[in-house]
Amino acid sequence: METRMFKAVNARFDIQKLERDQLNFWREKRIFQRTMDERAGGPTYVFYEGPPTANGKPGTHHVLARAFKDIFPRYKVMQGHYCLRAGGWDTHGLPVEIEVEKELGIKEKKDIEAYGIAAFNEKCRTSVLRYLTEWEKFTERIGFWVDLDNAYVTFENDYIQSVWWILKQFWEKNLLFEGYKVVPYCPRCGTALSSHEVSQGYDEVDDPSVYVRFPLRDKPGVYFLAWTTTPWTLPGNVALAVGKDIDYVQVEGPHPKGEGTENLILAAALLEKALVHPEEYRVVKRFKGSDLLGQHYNPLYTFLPVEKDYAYVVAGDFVSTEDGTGIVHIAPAFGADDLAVGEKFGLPVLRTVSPDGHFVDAVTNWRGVWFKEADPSITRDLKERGLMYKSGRYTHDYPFCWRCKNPLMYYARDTWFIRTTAYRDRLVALNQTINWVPEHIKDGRFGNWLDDVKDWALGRERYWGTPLPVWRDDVTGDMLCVGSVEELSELSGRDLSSMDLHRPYVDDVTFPNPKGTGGTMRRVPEVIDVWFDSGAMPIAQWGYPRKNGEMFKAQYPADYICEAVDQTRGWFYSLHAISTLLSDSVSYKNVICLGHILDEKGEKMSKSKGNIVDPWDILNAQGADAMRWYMYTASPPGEPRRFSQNLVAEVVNKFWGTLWNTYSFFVNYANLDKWSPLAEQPPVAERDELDRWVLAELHQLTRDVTAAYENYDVTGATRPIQAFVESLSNWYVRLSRRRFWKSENDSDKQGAYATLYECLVTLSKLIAPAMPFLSDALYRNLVSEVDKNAPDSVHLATWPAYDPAVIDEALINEMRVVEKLVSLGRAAREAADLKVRQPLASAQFVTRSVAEADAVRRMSDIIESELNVKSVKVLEGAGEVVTYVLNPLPAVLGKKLGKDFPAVQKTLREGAYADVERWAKALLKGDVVSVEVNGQAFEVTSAEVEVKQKSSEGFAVADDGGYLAAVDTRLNDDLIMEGLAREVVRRVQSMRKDADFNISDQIDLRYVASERLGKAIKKHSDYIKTETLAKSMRAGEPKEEYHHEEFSFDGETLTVGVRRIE
RNA sequence: GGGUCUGUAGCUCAGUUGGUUAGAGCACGCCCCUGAUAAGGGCGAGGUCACACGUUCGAGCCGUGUCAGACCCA
Repeated sequence: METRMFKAVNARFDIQKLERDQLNFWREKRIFQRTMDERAGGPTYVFYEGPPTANGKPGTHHVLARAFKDIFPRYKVMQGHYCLRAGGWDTHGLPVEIEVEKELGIKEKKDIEAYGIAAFNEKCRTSVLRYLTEWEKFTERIGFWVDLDNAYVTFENDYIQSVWWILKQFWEKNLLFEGYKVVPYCPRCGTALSSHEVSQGYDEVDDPSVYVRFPLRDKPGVYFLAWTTTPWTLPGNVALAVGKDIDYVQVEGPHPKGEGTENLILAAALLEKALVHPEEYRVVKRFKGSDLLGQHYNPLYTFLPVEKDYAYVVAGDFVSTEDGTGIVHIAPAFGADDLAVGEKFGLPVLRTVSPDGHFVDAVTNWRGVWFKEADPSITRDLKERGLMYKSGRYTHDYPFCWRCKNPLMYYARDTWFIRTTAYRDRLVALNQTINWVPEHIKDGRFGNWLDDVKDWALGRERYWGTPLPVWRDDVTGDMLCVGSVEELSELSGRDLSSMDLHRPYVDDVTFPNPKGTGGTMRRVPEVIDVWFDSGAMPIAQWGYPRKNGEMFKAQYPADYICEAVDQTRGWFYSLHAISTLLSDSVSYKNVICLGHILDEKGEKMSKSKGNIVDPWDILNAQGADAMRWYMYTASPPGEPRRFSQNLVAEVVNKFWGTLWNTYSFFVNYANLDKWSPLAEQPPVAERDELDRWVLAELHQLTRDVTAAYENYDVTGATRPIQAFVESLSNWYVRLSRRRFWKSENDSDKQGAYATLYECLVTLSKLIAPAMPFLSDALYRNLVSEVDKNAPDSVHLATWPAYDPAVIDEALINEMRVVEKLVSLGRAAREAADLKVRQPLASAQFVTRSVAEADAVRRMSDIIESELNVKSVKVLEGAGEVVTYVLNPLPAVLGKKLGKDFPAVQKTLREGAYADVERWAKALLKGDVVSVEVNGQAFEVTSAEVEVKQKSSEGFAVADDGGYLAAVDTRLNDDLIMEGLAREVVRRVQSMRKDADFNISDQIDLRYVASERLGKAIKKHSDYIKTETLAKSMRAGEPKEEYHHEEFSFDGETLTVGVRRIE
């Protein structure tokens, strides 16, 4: 029976099977659970999961986010940290309500009330977890380790009570207040939006652009000209605002009806822009804005009764001459500036549009019309009445409801706020202590946001959300805030511990004012902004302070969070704001802010464009590891990234497959040789130079990757691994193949096995956080399988340490030179049309330094075998060299000489050849030379000038960047014979392969060859037999049972038959 | 209109404190190699480093402005 250390590995890989097996293994062995259990005593690493809403299917952008979320906890666990990864679900809010509305086929709030709040909210509760199973499957499949069994759910009573508790803290600090403000308001949803919600929904829109005449009351034929993009607000107009210090003019021009003239008043600076034919107008008066104040005009519309004085000119410091006319129409119900001005001057607030977005009945012309749809009709009406000066279209960004996509109104409402502005300085200061990736977010997008922070509009006049726990006396207006169910039970005198803390049930809890005076306390109708739920998650996920006091303290603040850039003003902000206001602490110390995923053409993925990439298509083909790896390596995390299945397929070819092949190569040969990692291995210092080189690279890689992880630099932690695997496979393994293949079991072979083994095991650990599947498959077979004391999984293993003593940088650089020279040598062969199978007598090289020359001599065996040449020489003696070329190095000499450099450079490069040769020889000896340019002498050392040498005639040459390779193109009989022998070997090898022989099978070989080829075979018979594992090799027709084939090449013919020896 | 970021080969991306003739991978064409190979090697084609001006002996890199794109704000 064959004994072997490692499970056999097929060079053909099956990614799907591998990943399925891993998932089963993790499940059966409870590996995820054990990453926590086995690190219980370690330092705590805290990760917060930004909860998704499970009422839609997960998409590609969720792979991106979850891949980035997963990588650091895995890394930290390997570093010995204890890391809980509590999952969570965000379950409240408008998006959920809108889904349910669609399902029920209803559109407006009154429909919901008719349907019944209790039933509606019950629908929401079930709808929000509709895709839970889908999410769980998805999360597991991509290898994101997060505890979904104990996930927090924001609609649960424990969670809501924690949120109440936080709000009560704010209440007590007087941070919660009710205000009458113009707020961004969605009339379809019937609720105000917070500024960070508004910022989700800007979109470019083509709006009307109208210039309207406002006739002066006392001066017929004279008009104020005002501009607006929202004609629907005109019926609510109560004033016009001007800038006090802005220059205005009254111009006279042709009357629109063609007879006589009319006069228009507008800002002087905007004459050209605003007037239709500016040349037809002449200025008849000039005044400052302050001169216009108080002048009355005739209101455009008088649908609503007004008792106060209105329709006159007021001053506003927000008026500019950027666009429009310098005269701003004021409708206090529909603008923040407008309301401020209105309050200042005691102007009426004309609510021409009701909260549901339709014109009120009193506006008879447009009663019941949706506000936005009234624009054309109002425009037409003004035209007919001769009040429209001109109208057109204007393209600008306008906010839309981030969920229902309807245009927002700015609308004056009573609503609840959190006084975040009171903590602006702390918000800003604490932000400075957060490590943002990419860094510019800190002082850029996020920092700017905090500098300009607004009070947080908290109230939502909706149904499915955390109820705002404020009760108000229906007589006196007294208010109190409730922080828990116990408190509410006590106040109401009822045991409410089993009550659902949603509407309508909480609304039904009323009680007499505990002060003993006044009337009944009733809850205010609002629920709260769902972003507050998510920002409360560090506290509420534990049900703190009613529960889990220790847990909360240990898990706060987070070491790491990660979401897409759209959360800057969403979750990143809500976490930061709540944490700052509540405990003057950051909520997270490190944060990665991801860019968006784009399609192959660089366009945003969206359902309407139909360019969505379904993550399952990729997971079912290239697998989770390749998809993850692409996300990590493709571009820096903050950048938007283009994505397509082809790009992931490339990862399989370039990286996954290469690593797998190296691994399968190792396992196959190690098993043949019965090599064991448990035996004593030759010391590194005594191993082959190639081994020492690749280990130097490996330890350097370990150092760099570790440093990158510590800096939250994901590309830095992954891209270098890809480069290393390429070198390992295409340089180390290729050059070392013979060492594994040879029959002697000497210390050189042991060293090779030990080296490649260390590389693979270390790699399995270095890629473990990024590619959890492949890494574990490698580790389990290479380590767990063999060493019963080793961890069961790479994810329970410890992160590799590196040994600085092994990182021989000189050797690393020298090997780079050798690779370069080999590449040039191949180019030289190519130029002379000499295929690599044909041995050549010699290759000669020019290097850039003495140390490099030494390295070439030392590693000549590598070069000889790679280039198939008999000897390697470094050119330096004068006899071998025909010409010299000097190449001054700007980085060195340029810095030294400054502005004299170009002249000296020219002299060295293009001076008289006799001089150049003299200088070159001196420099090669290490002497300093003096160069005279324009009567001035400059000293130049060998470090500052590169000496290039051109080799002798008769050689094929290739050079680049100061390096040169020349191969001897002269062939003799011996070389030709040997070349033919190699041709034979190659053909026999491919026949073995075609015949499906095993690598170690021995064969009988029969052949018939043309004369010269026959001689070559005889001469090199030992070589051929060794290479092809031929026990016997005889001339003669192969018999029937032989696999046989006929060839002709290089003017020779050959028939070969091979037979396996059983 | 303002802010942040980005602009390098057909595509995805590197490009150090400013320093030689700007690189890699993919894709493409030709050729080669191959008993680890879903690989590898060589050659070729492909660049106005978005554009302009400036600083400098020298700019893909620094400065100013412009253009384009993404995201955000108003």
